[in-house]
Amino acid sequence: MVPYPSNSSALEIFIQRLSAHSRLGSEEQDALLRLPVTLMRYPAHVDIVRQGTITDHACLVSEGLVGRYGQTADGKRQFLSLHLPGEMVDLPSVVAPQATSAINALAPSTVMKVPHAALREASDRYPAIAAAFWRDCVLDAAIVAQWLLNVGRRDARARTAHLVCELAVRSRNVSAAARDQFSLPITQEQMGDALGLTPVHVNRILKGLREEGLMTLARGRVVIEDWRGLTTAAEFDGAYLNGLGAI
Amino acid sequence: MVPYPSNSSALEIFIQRLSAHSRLGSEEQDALLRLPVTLMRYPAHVDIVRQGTITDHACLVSEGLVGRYGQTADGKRQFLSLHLPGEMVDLPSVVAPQATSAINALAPSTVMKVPHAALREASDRYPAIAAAFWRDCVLDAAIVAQWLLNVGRRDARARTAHLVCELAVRSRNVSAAARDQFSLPITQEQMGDALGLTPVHVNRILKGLREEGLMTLARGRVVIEDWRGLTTAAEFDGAYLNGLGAI
DNA sequence: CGGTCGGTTGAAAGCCTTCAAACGGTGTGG
DNA sequence: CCACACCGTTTGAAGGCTTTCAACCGACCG
Repeated sequence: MVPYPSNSSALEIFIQRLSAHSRLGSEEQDALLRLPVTLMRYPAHVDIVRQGTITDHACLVSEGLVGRYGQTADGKRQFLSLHLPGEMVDLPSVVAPQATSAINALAPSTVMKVPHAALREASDRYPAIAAAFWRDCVLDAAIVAQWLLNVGRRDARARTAHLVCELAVRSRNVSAAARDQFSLPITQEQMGDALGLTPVHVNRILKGLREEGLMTLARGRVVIEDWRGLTTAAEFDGAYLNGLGAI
Repeated sequence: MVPYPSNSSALEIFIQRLSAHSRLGSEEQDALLRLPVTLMRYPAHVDIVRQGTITDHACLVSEGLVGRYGQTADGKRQFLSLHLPGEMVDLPSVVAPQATSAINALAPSTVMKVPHAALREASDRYPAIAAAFWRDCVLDAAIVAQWLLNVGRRDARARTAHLVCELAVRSRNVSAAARDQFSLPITQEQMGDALGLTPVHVNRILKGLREEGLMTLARGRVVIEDWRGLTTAAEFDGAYLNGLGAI
């Protein structure tokens, strides 16, 4: 068995993530822990939310890998974000229920559905929670902005390395796992959809990174052999993942 | 003189933009109108905020054109957003004062600086304002996400057309100007930095669009000759600009 | 009037895509 | 238990979109 976090801990990880940028008292934390949730299971490649749908709940990843994506008219797909267990996929939906992008399970995943009503209640009652939610949306947006820089201005090798570095750091934020090895149940095609590349080219790039002794991605697991080298190849600076300058 | 909105109206446009997705009572609107602001002028190509800086104010564009951007290690630049007069460039900074991206004046611009303290005060006092700010950040993020799809999955022609369509719609939201003609004081190099293209290629694409009779960009002004054709070339669907499904 | 900036155009090179085919692992049905 | 199908990975070859390099032009400004 892969050491997924247990179901109940997804909320705890979420709270811990919020605490990384916002001060939450024990009262607020309790309120969040008492959030009513419904567990749902999804097979790989299945949409959890379709674009344009109006939802009444947000999705917290508990196991697996979940992403938001947009699509062009001719069906080409672009992932806009990826979410590891413990991360909220669509907190923005609390304040904008009409989905501007679709949500998809990249691997078999279990998702905790949290009603918007409960989230609004919590944020109405506790201003600190409202601020933390707002801030979390801002952090999310900062990551998307980095992806835009990545896709717009880095070549395929740096781009791929950058994504792996980001997910390595986020994975460590989320679980106590070592940064040089973490679960990433993603196919090369999905990776291409996250990087704006074809699956064929992703394959060649990964081969290159492997042969350079930088990293390996196999059977849903990333092994980083040379963190220093990988961050250099990626021009990676993780400041955007933490440094919001907030309390 | 180009018919820029007068200085005092930038705040009004901002309020009107907020009202498009959030219900604000007259009391809230008054509070926003009373926000203390400082007017600043910037020449073209000058940075208003540098990356990593911690700021104590947000920037509301009054005249000109302002954008956020990120940079790779070797100096390649990627605009992450563009902001027309009446739009707030960095509302997220209220809640995350450390700038994860730089802010630049693409053309000679005047900017209203609004202290974070005043914005926080207003949003603390009026929950409707807090919700509107949050929602505005979410809308902003939805636009960045569309750019990511655009840069990641559309070819240069569609990509360029898409940007112009988006700005045309946003320009109309912001002023009463007709959609088929609006001010866009941007160079082809800056456009390349927004689209993940070289200035040379932007030039060729614009030439193509001009020869197809779709649009013209000259001397800081876009003239759309065939809106239908342009949206088709761009696969443009403006739903993401408005449809948040919020009140 | 020279200098700078932005726009325009041509030619060659390069990164990535497209098209095709083969391989390995896994699950299912005979 | 094996055959087969399916999915994801891997590799080769050709083509194309975009970049790079270079040069020239026009407008604006000091």
